[in-house]
Order: sequence, then C-alpha cells, then structure tokens
Amino acid sequence: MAASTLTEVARLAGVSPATASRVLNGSARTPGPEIAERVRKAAESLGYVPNAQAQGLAKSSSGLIGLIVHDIADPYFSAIARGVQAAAREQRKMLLLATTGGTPEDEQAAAAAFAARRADSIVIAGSRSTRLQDRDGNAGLAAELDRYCRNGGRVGVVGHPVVGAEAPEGYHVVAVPNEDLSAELARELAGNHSGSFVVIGGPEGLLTSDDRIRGFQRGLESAGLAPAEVLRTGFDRAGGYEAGTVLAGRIKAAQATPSGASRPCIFAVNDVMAIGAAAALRSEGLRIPRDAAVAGFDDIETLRDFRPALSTVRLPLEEMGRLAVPAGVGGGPGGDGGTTVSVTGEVMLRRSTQAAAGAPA
Amino acid sequence: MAASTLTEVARLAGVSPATASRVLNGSARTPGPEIAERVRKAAESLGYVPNAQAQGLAKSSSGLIGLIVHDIADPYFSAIARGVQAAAREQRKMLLLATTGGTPEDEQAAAAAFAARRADSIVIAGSRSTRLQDRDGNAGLAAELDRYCRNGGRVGVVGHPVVGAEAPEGYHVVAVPNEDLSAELARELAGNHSGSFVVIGGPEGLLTSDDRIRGFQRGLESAGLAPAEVLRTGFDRAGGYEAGTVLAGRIKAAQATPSGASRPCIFAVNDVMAIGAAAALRSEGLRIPRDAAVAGFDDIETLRDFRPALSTVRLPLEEMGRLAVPAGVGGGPGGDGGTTVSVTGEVMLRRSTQAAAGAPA
DNA sequence: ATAAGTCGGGAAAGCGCATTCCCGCTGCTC
DNA sequence: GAGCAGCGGGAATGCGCTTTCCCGACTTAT
Repeated sequence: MAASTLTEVARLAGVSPATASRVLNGSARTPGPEIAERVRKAAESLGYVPNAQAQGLAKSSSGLIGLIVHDIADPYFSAIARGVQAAAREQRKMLLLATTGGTPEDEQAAAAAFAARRADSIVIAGSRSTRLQDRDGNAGLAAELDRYCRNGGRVGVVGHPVVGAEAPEGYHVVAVPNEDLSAELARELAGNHSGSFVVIGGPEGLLTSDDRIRGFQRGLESAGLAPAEVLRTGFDRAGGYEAGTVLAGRIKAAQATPSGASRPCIFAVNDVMAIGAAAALRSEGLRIPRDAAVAGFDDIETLRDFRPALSTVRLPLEEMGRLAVPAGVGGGPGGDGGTTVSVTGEVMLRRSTQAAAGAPA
Repeated sequence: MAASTLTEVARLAGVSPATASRVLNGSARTPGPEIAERVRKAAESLGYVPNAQAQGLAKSSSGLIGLIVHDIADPYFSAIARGVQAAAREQRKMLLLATTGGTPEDEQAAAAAFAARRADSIVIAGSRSTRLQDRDGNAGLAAELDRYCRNGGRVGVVGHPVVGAEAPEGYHVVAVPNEDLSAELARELAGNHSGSFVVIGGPEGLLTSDDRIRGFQRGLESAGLAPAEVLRTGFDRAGGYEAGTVLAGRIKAAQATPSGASRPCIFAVNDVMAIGAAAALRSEGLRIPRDAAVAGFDDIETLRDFRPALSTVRLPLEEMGRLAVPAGVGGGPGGDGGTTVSVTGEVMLRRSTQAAAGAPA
C-alpha cells in the first residue's frame, strides 16, 4: 500500500502541499490555472490516489454508509441493499456491508465497527426480535446505536425500530404496515376461500413475523372467520418446507377420509417460506391451488415467475432501502429528530390462491 | 461525529496515550494488569470507540475488502457476495460494496474509490466484455487495477481475468470452466433430445456468455450435431423473456404446420434468462418440457423450486466468492504472483429438459 | 556489591491530508 | 504617490492513532 502522497505530487510540481491539496481536492480557493495544470500533470504521472482515510481524518467525515442485513444472499435483503446502494451513490458515498445472521450480538458488533469507521450513517434492516434470549443482545445493540447517534451519527431502520432504543433523535425509520397489509390479505383471501386457514409463521418473538400473523388473524376475524392455526417454524425456506411437509400429511389424511374435502389456505409469512411450503406440498404429490391455496408476503422479484403464481403482498423493497438512508448532510446538531416515513404495499392475488375450478366462494 | 478520543481516555485513566493504545488495541507489549483495568474502565465510561480511520492511517492498512458487482440484487452476485462476506469475516475485515451495472467505467471508478480507501484487496465479479465500445473502459479499469497492484494491493477476480491487465502479480483469479461445462451440458442434452437446439445468449462480447455459447456448440459438435442457432439478447431476465417470445412464435407456427413436430431445446446462458424464456413460452400457452426443453446455467438457489425444475449447471457461487478474496496477509512484497484457482461445476439434468412423455431419444 | 539485562511506562515523531494563518504581491482609491 | 483591500501562495498545525525510542526501576548473573 505504498502509493504516492500529496506531498510527493506537490514536490514534483514545485508547489506546496497546501496548493496541491487545493487543486486536487477542490476547496474554496482555486489556485491559478497554470499552477493547477502543473499539479494535475504531476499527480497524473505519479499515479496519485488520494488517501481517503487521511482525508477522512482531516475533515472528520468518512463518506461511508453502513448497511446491516441478516443475509445478503436472501432476495429480500439484496433488494433492499440495492436501494440503499442507489441512495448511497446519489450521496456520493460508499457502502459498507455487514451480514449478521440476525443475532443482535453480531448486529451490535457491526454497528460498533461502522461507528469505528465513522460511517456517516448506519442503515439496519431485518426483523427485530423480542425473544428472551435476545434481550441482552438487543440492549447492547440499542446502546451501541444510541451512542452512535449521540456522537452525531444517523441511523436508518427499515421495519421495526430497534428494540429498546432511546435517543430517538437521529433515528430514521421506514415503517412497513405489515399488520395492516396482512389483514387486508386475509380479508381478500377470505372472500374467495371456503376452507380452513393455516399460517406458517417464524419463531415467536420475531416482530415481522408476529405482526403479519396478528394482522392475518385480525383480517380473518373482521371477515367473520375463526382465527387460523399457527405453525411456528424457521423464517426461511427450510422452515416453510418443514411446515409444508406437516401440512401435506394432514391434507392427504383428510382427503383419504370419507368426507373428503380439506383444502386449506396456507399463509406463509414471507415468500421464501411460502415457496418452501409449496415445494413440500408438491413433493408429497399435492397440487396448488387444487389441494391447497398458498400465499406469501414480500413479492420477491426472483420468485415472480414461479408457477402457480404466488399470491402475496408486494412491498417496495428497493424503495424501502432507498428511503432508509438518512438524508445527506442532515440537519444541524440535534438531528432531524426521529423521522418516520411509511411505505405501503399491495395485496397481489394470483393463481396460487385461486378457487378450485368452478367452485366460486 | 465527536466521539471521545484515545487521548481523553488516557487522561482520564491517568496514563499516556501510548499506554492506552497498547491496552485497548492490543500490541506486542501488554501493560500491567491494574493499569490495563483502569484504562479499560475509562474507555468504557467514556464510550470510547476507536477511530478506524486514524488507525488505518497510522498502520497503513484499512481492514477493508472491496467488492465490485454488477447488481447486488441479482441472485448470482448476491450468492457470490455472501461468500466474499464470509471470507472477509474470517479475515476480520469489513466489506465495501460497489455496484456498477457492469460498465467498465463504473468499475474503474469503484476500483479507484477502493484504492483511495486503501482497501487491502479488491474482488471484482461479473462478466468481462470485449465489446468495442468497452475498449477504453477496459483499458482504464486495467490501468486502475494495475496501479492498485503495484501499490501492493491484491485483486481477486471471479471469472475472467480483467481484459488487458498486465502486472499479473497480485492478481488472483477464480477460474470458472464455463466452456467445458457448457460442452458437457450440450452433450448430455444431445443424448436425450432429438429436435433442434437454440441458444439464447447475451450480447456479443460478453465473455461469460460467449464462453458458454462456444462450449455448447463444441459439445453439440462432439455429439455429432449441427451447431445451434444463437439468439443474442440481454444477459438478464428481460432478455430471456424477449427471446422466449420470439421462440414461442416460431414453435407455434411450426406446430400449426402439417408436419407438426418442432420441439426445440433452448439453452439460455444463465438461469435468470432461462426463467425469463420459460415465462415467455408459458405466457404464449406453451408448456415445458412438452413443447420445448429449457436449460440454464448457474443453478441459482432461489430458482431451485421453480417448476418444471430447471436443468442447469451448478456453480459453487458462494465458494467462488470465498475463494476470490486474496489470502489475508499475503506473501511478501512482490506478491503471490498471479494465483489461479479453479472451481468446478456440475451438470444438473432436471425436468425442464426431460424427453416428451414416452418418447425416448 | 556492581554490572548487565528486562520490563513497564512516557515522550515524540510521524501516517497523509485539510485548513488556518500569514506574507508578499498587484491593483485600486483618494 | 501613499495606503489599502484583495489575491495567490506557503508554513505550520492538527485530525486520532501507532510505534519507535528512551528512561527509570527492577531483576538477575558474576
């Protein structure tokens, strides 16, 4: 890492480092044209690359935005990441990425690392958890973030506010109406499904999952139906598959019964779980939507070509990422004080929850 | 960003900054236990967060790894990114992410930005292009990267070496046998398909696409078949969809003909294109594999539940990302001199290319 | 008992850059 | 023609940290 320095450039150009700095990195004062030219040529011939670390140190601002996600290969997060990236680019900043697997401890570590790098802002995506085992982790994360805010950092959150965060100034949250959207989905589903409802949820305490479950039940209730049974499993494809296997067994058993019919409507709290469940049903010889209706949540882009087309709730993932990054310069000290911006989604009813052929309602 | 400094901690602990540094950031020399304790407590009470920029400046090493991809939301890249992230984590480094859309100019800019931040290594993924319009861009990128290498940086490349790169010391490439794997795929496909072959490729000059096309033709040839027609289109889902629409038209026209049969085997040079093509066929009322066989390349994880299951070539994407990040400390000056490590893939024949029912060969 | 060797700690010199302050110069006003 | 503002440039300081170098106090060998 022995690149040439500004001083070397200055010497070669026969000027002072101050002047070289002024011409190469633009300041209020612009040196004379031919001097500037000399400096530029010197820089060019030396292959000078300014040391952003030193610049950052000198002007105490790093031009970095930190992004914390559970797993960058998860399409939900990668879509958000794309939005964050786009926003960062607009702000002429670089993106620092950390993946944590979702444990508050790792998230705290990532936040600390970002703080250490003096990131101008930190964006944290991914469901918060209220599980008991995460209590300490959550507290640690909140403390880290609070400190970061107090030191002038801005944090953007997509989804739920960080559990236990105080110091709301500096926090910028993009709220997702998970509960309402789920309720709406449930109502629409209730409109054209006559069988029972089952929801495949993530582990208890995962806020996103819990919200979606609660909303779904509320929607069912407002449609005059009984609450759905809830199967708890992993918040990923494997979880969906597992639950799907269980459900497939039940469905087949019911079908073998004299009375015959049992065509449940399965709501998985996110698309990848829904896909997992669908795969499980299929591998058990069941068909969708004939033997079961299936719905998900998120409307993951890569999954849109899935057949039968998955009913789901479309979330503006990329937009959410974009909105989550706090505005460029930010207000003065004291911050823009706990902004909250809401996005909205849209229920997408597709083939996977269509009524069985010729059997309306 | 007015966090407390090491000096403040030192003062509070009643020691010198040197000592504080030694206890808080581990050096060869470890101060005495009770002094260390005092310093630690002082740091804790002040909420001290070391300034990584300053640290980087002082020890000239940033603990950063730069990753350049076309689009982080593309599952191909996000899988690689996961691998890179994992490797970075093992090396206790942070990941700097840049997405470029694939233009060499943007890639160069990203490389320069990484160099400016004194990233310890740069990983660049994504197909190289030899298109004429990219010549200057490629040269610029190569120059940027070469300079970075000369300054002691390490660059890791997944896929093709950067076009026009010299200074091979420092370059570390993960070679993907695209051509051979495509040939193998073609041979296996030839074994159980009797109709014509069509390949949907990316724009001419995209190395990855070209390699896969060339390999496929070679495989066909070695199976005693005539080369396939090649449709050029975009290297993404939209491109696949577009080409699929064209092909659907042809297939339907041929089916309407008295002679009837025309069941082409379509090879799209990557999975998302294949999915796009499949979607197009389907929206034209065609079925897979009944009316056409379809194969892709990459074996994107999110697409594995797609039905009919897509025949493809599995690439160890995550592993590729992991391998692409140059080893931690690296050899002495002079570098580890142009390492190349190869990965291998595996042809996955699945339902989408199965012979039409009851019609072997 | 003295000399040589260690160990724990501090002073100070950078790392590469931005920036404030200062200085000599030109061009202007009165 | 003397005094002044304005401008282009350089010297010097500091950002927060690491690291050499140095020094006193201790332990150990002769």
